[in-house]
Amino acid sequence: MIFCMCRLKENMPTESIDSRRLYRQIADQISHEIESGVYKPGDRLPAERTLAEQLSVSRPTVREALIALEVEGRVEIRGGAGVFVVEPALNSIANSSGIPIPGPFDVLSARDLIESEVAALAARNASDAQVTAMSQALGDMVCCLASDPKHVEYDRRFHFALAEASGNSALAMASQLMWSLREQPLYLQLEVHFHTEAIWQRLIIEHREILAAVKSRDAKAARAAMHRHMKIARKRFVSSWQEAPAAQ
Amino acid sequence: MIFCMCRLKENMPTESIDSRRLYRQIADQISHEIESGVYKPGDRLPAERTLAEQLSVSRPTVREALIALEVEGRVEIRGGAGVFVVEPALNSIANSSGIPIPGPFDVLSARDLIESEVAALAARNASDAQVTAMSQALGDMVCCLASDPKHVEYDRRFHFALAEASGNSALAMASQLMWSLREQPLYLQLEVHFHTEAIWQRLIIEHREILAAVKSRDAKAARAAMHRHMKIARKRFVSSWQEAPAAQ
DNA sequence: CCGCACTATTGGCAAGACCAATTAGACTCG
DNA sequence: CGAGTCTAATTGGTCTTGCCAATAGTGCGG
Repeated sequence: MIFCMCRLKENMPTESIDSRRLYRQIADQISHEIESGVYKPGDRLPAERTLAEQLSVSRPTVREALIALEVEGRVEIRGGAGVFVVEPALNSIANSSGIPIPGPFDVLSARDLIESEVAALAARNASDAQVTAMSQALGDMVCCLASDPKHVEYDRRFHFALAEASGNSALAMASQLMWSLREQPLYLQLEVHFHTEAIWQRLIIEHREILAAVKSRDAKAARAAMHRHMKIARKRFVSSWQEAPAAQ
Repeated sequence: MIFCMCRLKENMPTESIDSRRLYRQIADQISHEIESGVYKPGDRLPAERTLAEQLSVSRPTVREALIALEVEGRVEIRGGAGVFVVEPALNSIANSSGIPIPGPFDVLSARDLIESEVAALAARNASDAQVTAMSQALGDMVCCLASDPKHVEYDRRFHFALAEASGNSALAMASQLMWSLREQPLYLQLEVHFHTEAIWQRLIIEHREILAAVKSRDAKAARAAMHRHMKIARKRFVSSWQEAPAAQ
């Protein structure tokens, strides 16, 4: 048997258990140093060769990390000149116009308003194909365990199918915007508490009610079902909020 | 053999002026091939070494391109296994999600729903400063002639001030999203017909009614005023639509 | 038929080299 | 002395080679 496995690891006695690829670790580290103020907006980062030496990695790895940061819009690479931290103002594309990031309850209120109307419209306008799409999304949810990290994706897919079925793409966009806000840190923290099998099953039931109302073309029932869905979601958040208040 | 391969540039007399870095070109090319269906979701891309040969670039460059695509969420790199095209449903962030651009009537319906609620909330929650901001925006509208190209900006500012005053930043974002849809070509074409002094004065009156309702903390009246505002806007669109039907 | 070891494939990372673009400093000329 | 220019150091851009590590497919033996 070939027996030369851990050559490199010897250099990193304790921490080498990080399974992420090296370029990701480097990118995250640099990213963190930017946020910590080590490198300020407009600053030039050390040269690639220097960084490679400082971080004890090869230059290609540093380059990969910098390219990742460039794609993420955190740095700007100017050939021959250097790597520069981008201005934060230019960074936050979405957040322009100074609207603060909404908290979970604001999002839920907005979703209550928007998605209820979406559900009602879907009951009126959904094509057979769109109903099928919703059924399929729901089916995926049923087959999926709460522990499956994809469950949130299935949930999202159901609501997107509903939004599309509403026939109003402006509302569909708004609905999608609400879901994108779910990526926010605070939201994600609270959401951890949702990952129980019981709650997941309850969610499926709620979705089933919505789908049933749409299928039977009952706009009022669809709206009501979505209202219930949101109301229950709010309750879940409240209890999560109380259970895990110290969670940062 | 290993011979002097260099000078790729000389082989490309005319088009080598692509100033983008190589990794970007490669990434875009692969990305394009994914969209063209050459590689379907779930497919495994050719090995890095193979791609490098096919595209006549070095393996590090291919790696950089793939990492860029990975950061963009278009492919998934599984060490030792290969590079796989990510399921389109799972990457829906960058994708714009395939929702079609909403037409003016969809936008108006959505605004009717969202902004009416925003107005009601603003009537309940607006701070004095926020009411002042709205008054100021309205004042600018009054001073502004219909011919002034800025009038749309003033209009927008009023609605933004209202959205902020609602206290629900999620709804404010949704409201903002609706306004951003106004930049769409079809919308802009029809809007030309709004640029008459009479209509502009009417708009100011409608806004004044909304502001008055918010000032008097009358949520119901605010909602109703906004509903009227939207209803009239819809009417204007209908007549514009009929007057200028051939306008694409 | 199943499970285990082997091996080929593929990505991960390192080191070194050279090219090209940029930049800053020295140098020359007015 | 100042402004423009030219040069050389710096820095990113790309290529090559080489080896390690993880995965998955294959075939052997139970």
